[in-house]
Amino acid sequence: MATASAPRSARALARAELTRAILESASRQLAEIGPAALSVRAVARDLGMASSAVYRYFASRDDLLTALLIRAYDDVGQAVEDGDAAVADRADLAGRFRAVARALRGWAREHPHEYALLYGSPVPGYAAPTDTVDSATRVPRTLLALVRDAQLADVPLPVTVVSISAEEAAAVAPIQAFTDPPLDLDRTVRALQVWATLFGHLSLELFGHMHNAVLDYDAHFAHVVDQLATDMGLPG
Amino acid sequence: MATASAPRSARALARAELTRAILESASRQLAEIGPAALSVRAVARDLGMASSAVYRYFASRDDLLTALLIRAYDDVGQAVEDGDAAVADRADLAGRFRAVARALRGWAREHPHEYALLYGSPVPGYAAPTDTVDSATRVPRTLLALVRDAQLADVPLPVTVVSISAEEAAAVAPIQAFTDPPLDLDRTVRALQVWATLFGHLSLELFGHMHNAVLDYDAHFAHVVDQLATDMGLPG
DNA sequence: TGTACATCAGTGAACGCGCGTTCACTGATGTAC
DNA sequence: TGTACATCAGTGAACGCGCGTTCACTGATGTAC
Repeated sequence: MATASAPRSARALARAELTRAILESASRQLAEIGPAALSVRAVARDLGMASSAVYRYFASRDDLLTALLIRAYDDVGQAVEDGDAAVADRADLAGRFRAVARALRGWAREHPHEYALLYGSPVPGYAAPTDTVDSATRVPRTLLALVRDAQLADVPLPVTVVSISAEEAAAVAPIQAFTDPPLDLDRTVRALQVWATLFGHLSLELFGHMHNAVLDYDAHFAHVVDQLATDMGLPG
Repeated sequence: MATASAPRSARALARAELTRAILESASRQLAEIGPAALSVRAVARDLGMASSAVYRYFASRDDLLTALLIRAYDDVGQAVEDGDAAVADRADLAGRFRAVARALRGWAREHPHEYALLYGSPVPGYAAPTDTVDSATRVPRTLLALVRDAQLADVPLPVTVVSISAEEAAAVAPIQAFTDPPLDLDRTVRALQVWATLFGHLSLELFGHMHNAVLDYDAHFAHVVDQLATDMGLPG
């Protein structure tokens, strides 16, 4: 019984396997030398094949980069989703937030070049096509789902929340509509700020800007995460 | 009357002028095509000279990059310091913070490639030497000076500040010692978080991660800055 | 003030490198009868 | 089940490109007497 996802011929099997092997090698190279230095020829060398053969599998270097991009987004997305799902007590929102943040940072530190590819400077001359968005939004979606759960549990936001202008309300409308049911304005805006803080911390840490300034990144990140949970009013 | 900084001979004048012209051209290329694509040959072409001539002024491509890095750090540092200084009422701490944040974002949006060079992915194979730190710390120093002024004015932090562990206290000790007088622990930690939020916002915005999610970056940034000022307890 | 030598800027050719991509080809696998 | 043709994977040579850096050189500027 053959399905679309289970190719039966030897040729199709070989193709699937080599596609996987190329991505695997490219991923390894990415992790070792970074996205800018990643080259079709190096991948081919690594696999012991002619560089021209790679073009049977990926039409261009950009196509290969796109596949890697999606792979990396899915990888970090999965890590973050798993981190959230591992918290048994779903009502422990602060615990879930901590797990999500820890998973994100754990992944980033294990895959610094992938992190740089996704969240660092854009690769020159490369524009990510729209088929990356599903994978790219997994992390923010996990965060937003958590905030939605806080809303459903009627967790109050701290009193230090500043009032929101009409312009700001209009600006974040797409994010509000991202969850079901839609998010409160206050929570939406706070979630965006938290999102910026998390990635800001990671970028500053991984790109070397905390060097000689913060001595213990683990301790500092843990503290920031606690503070963020408090800023969102999460109980736990 | 000749001084060290005012060379008198025609040769020395020409050298100073060409050094400046090379940096100028390199800076233009950086702004147009980004740091990865910046090349000694392109700079030489732009100035109509042989590529080998550039080596009379900069020993290598890395040396040129370092000079550009320092230039860019000084540029953004100056912009931020000027933003702060332009606020006449020095006791208007929220106003000063808003001015600093606005200056930072204004510079970043005007110089996206420079921003990417400084705060995006590290350039592969390049390690910034230690003579960049003076310039690199101008922005954080401006922020810390502001927080120190808040401390001197006895501005209270909001009650939502979470308690700080011994590990975290030890981790941020170098930052505390950065100002005179040294910063309170609470304020130091909050300042670091604010720092991460600002750069997180800028990186997410400039690197395209807010696309189709936040519709009005100006409005959203203005709100985040207001919220950060509140989180730091700044009056205004 | 004038001359002889030293210093230095700038040239142009060259080295060696790695890259993305194309193309005509060989040989193996798949398919229709 | 066997044969004839079509499809496709993989090869290796080649194209054209731009890069960083070196080197022997020419000619102009600076300096000591």
